[in-house]
This record gives sequence, structure tokens and C-alpha cells, in this order.
Amino acid sequence: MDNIRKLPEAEFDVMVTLWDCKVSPVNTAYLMENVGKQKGWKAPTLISFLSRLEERGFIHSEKKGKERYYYVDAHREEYIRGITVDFLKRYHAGSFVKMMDLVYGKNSLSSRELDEMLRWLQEQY
Amino acid sequence: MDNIRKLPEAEFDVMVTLWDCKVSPVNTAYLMENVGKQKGWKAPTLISFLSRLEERGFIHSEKKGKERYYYVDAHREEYIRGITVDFLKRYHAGSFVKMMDLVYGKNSLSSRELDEMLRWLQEQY
DNA sequence: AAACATATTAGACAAGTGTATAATATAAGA
DNA sequence: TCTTATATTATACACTTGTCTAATATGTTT
Repeated sequence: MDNIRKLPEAEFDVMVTLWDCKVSPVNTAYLMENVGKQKGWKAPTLISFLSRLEERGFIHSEKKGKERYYYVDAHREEYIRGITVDFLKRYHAGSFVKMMDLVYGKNSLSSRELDEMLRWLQEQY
Repeated sequence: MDNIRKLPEAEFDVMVTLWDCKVSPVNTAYLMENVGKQKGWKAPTLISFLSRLEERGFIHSEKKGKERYYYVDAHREEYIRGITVDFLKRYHAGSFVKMMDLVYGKNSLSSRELDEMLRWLQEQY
């Protein structure tokens, strides 16, 4: 009931790329092109993150010829929701209002942002 | 300009205890009593976290006789604000509304919580 | 089938984090 | 001052995370 397990930053970056891409499966080359390169990783670096993600059950993979293809298993929203709730609990006693108050307390948000929040809130009722 | 550096969990727990206590300085025994024990740490474990916090500049200390006393230097709100803003940027494109929407999207908050937010929002205007 | 090119795997290593044991200081009592 | 009790320090070690080099496998070209 507690296994949200926050991913290491680098693995999260890989997941984002996987979540963002509309096709599945994708191979290492694709990921190299879409994250590895910007991050300045060598291929084995990327591949090690992918292996670790597989161990964690976030993805699974399959080898075709000499290339390996990856499939996403974890749900993005679920994951983000999980770590967000954890963060809120740990650092803000689980309260959004406390969080907003701390971050925007006196300083104040722009009225555009306030309006946006207000609109969101009204939709919730 | 980027040194918010999130603390390791255990060190954060020590900081919380330091921030929570109204007297200053406090010695290791006090901290052992107020965090160490619950966490099941041996004294040297606690002391190592304290040394690391000192290296990071979150606290400083002073030895009196055979005991060491600790003084807080970091500001709690500043720290929490920093990591919160980072979290928001990284996982929610910097938007509170996006965050709330993801966490409470369909499910909906209790009306008490909604009221609380509304009240907070109105104060911001 | 040999030689190439290239993708993947195995393994390694440093830094950071959680945690502790053994050694050392130092206050207090005999 | 010698002994004892106890707090601190010095170290060490296992795991995790970020990264890579060297070795291996496999498809492609002669």
C-alpha cells in the first residue's frame, strides 16, 4: 500500500520520454535521440536506466534482432499523483492550502493565476 | 542561485526536530530523545547526520565539556518553499492548478476543503 | 564464411546516504 | 590521580544512483 517509490531523477527523465511518445514500443535508438542526447549520456548509461526501470516494473522490454524494444507499464498520472500526495504529506502536513500559503503567502500571485485557481475551484463544486 | 539542495530524508528529520524546538542550542542527548529514539538510531548515527548538516551549512555547533551543542542556521520556510517550488516545476510544470487538478481532478475534495481554499483565495485578492 | 559495424550486456567505480563498531576524550568519583 | 562511565570521533560498510569501458552478440557486406 506504500509502494509509490519515487524514481531517481535520471530514470524519471527516461519515463517522461516514454510517456510522451505516442508509439509503442520504442527502441533504444529512439530514446537516445530523445533524451540521451540532450542529457549527454552514452548508450550504456541509458540502457542501464532502462534495465533498472524494468526491474522496478515500470516498463518491460523485448529483443528483436540486435535491438531492444520497450513498452510502458506504469501510469503517468498515477505515479505523479502518488509522489505528489507523499510530498504534500511530508512537507505540508497534507494540506494544499498550507502549501500555497507558504509559497505564495505574502508575495501574492498574479491576478491571472488567482483567477485560474478560482475558476478551477468553482468547477469542483 | 540554485542551491536549495534537497536534504536526505534522515537529515531532514533531524532538521525538523531542531526547527520544532523552542530552545537553542540543544545537545545530542536532546535530539536522541526527540528523534533518534523513535527512529531507532544509535547515537553515532544521529551525530553523523548532524555533522553532515553542519557541512551543508544548515546548522553549526560548539563543544562544551564532553557534549556538543547545535544551533540552527537554515530557515525552515525558506527551505520548504525552495523544495516545493522545485517539485512543482519538475512534476507539474510549475502550476498549482495542474497539480490540484491531477490530484483531485474527478474525485473531488470535501466541501470543507473547497471552502478552505476558497477562503484562502479570497484573502489573496 | 569472414570481416565489419553496431547494439547490448557485464561489470566496474565514484559519490551520496543510512547505519554502526571500535577508538578516543573527558567529566566525576574513589 | 586512577578508574569508571559516557559522549564524541574516526572509520567503515552496504546500497543506491549516475556513468562508463570493455566484452559480447548479431545483422550486413563481401
